[in-house]
Amino acid sequence: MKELFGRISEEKRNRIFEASVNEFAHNGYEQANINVIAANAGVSVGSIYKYFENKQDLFLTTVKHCALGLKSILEGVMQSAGGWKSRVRAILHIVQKHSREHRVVIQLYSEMAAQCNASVVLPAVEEMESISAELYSDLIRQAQREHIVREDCDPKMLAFLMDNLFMMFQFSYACDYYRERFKVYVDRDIFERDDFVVDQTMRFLESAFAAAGRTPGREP
Amino acid sequence: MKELFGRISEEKRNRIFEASVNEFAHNGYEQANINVIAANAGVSVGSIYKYFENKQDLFLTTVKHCALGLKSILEGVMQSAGGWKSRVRAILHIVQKHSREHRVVIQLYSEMAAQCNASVVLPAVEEMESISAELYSDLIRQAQREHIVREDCDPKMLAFLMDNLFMMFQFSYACDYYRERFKVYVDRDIFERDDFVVDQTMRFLESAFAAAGRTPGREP
DNA sequence: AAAAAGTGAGCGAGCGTTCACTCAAAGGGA
DNA sequence: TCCCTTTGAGTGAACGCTCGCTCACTTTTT
Repeated sequence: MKELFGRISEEKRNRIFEASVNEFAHNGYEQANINVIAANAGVSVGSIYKYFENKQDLFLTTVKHCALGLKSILEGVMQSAGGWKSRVRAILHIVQKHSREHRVVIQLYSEMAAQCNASVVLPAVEEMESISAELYSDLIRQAQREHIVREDCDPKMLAFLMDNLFMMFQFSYACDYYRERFKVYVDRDIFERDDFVVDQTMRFLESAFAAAGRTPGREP
Repeated sequence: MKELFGRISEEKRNRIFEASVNEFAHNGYEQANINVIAANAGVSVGSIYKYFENKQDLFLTTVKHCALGLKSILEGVMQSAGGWKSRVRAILHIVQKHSREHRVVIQLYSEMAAQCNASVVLPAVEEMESISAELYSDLIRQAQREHIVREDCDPKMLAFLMDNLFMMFQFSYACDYYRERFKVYVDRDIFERDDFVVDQTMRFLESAFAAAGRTPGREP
């Protein structure tokens, strides 16, 4: 991203981001067309190349921009009141809603994660994942100190396993392949049973995290 | 897939599959080059088009061929002796080993699942996923009847959640983005600690599945 | 009037697909 | 047995199209 892009009007920046998210999410990295992005954003191709070094630069800048949005939502939840259970439940509900309303953004992530050309994405992994990795690990470590989450598991592994479920949750609501898979696995009407899904997932997570000797279901 | 492809020598078929898996996994669907596949398989492009309708046909045929390999491994585990815990543990170990040794095959799956062009992959979802969906659901339903797995959760949802973890497990060992993410989340040396990973995941799953009133860790 | 920002036709490389052709094997007539 | 014909698998140069990116030019700003 060249510094000129930081100086143009916010409205134009948003137009470019919107067109870029749509094109990359709908067509994938390779198939996305810069000329189309420029046209839909109402700027010329030349301008795009005044703002970004190349296609990859535009792609990564777009993905990171979207990640910021999710990050702020997540931080909101983490600062809310309640124990880990109510926070995790809140995350599930938010992810469900967000993934449905912003399918293209999630498709963009899935596209990036699947991208086989390592050089395109590896520079961005740390930047993208370390935020939630920290947040989740801290949440779990704190609950462990309060003896309300099992202490015989590595908090970072627990955070990893939990985020694995969150990621698949996102994809299962936003991406065509995973949506179909969700239907095949559970029920053709699963997308009309949001509360059921959150409920079952919470039961699963509560037991998985439960400190020995505590009945899952109550929260101190 | 045209019927001529079923008539050529098995050796040539395998050469084509191998070249195809490599090319699609390393470059992604759009970026994969049919001419390169033909060259690496030691046949002419023209022949490829005598065997397959088009690029998409070659891709789907290749993916399905690979899925058969995994399917037979899975069925082997399911018929082995032992309760659900030892079976699930066996699956984890196998997935770990298989994903490491056949990275390109897993990359191929990830590529397919991320494929935004729905028409390319949707026809294949049911065929690919219903096998493991059945197997896992049955495994869990049976354990529920024996009262060794919680009965307050829908077996299909449990199967779905478990397979979500398995899928992320695969990607975390085979795909560049997810490998890096694994390191960021847990530990830079995580790929030298295979037993630790299986162990922690098993603890997580044991508790998540545990029937109320039973201590996780023992198996009847 | 100089510098900065914006433009878009066009270049060139890449690739899916085709098709006119080759050639080895099978069939059959003498 | 030999030769001629037919068949269809195999070939790869070439076509047609797409798209990332450039650059000579225009417009706007300072």
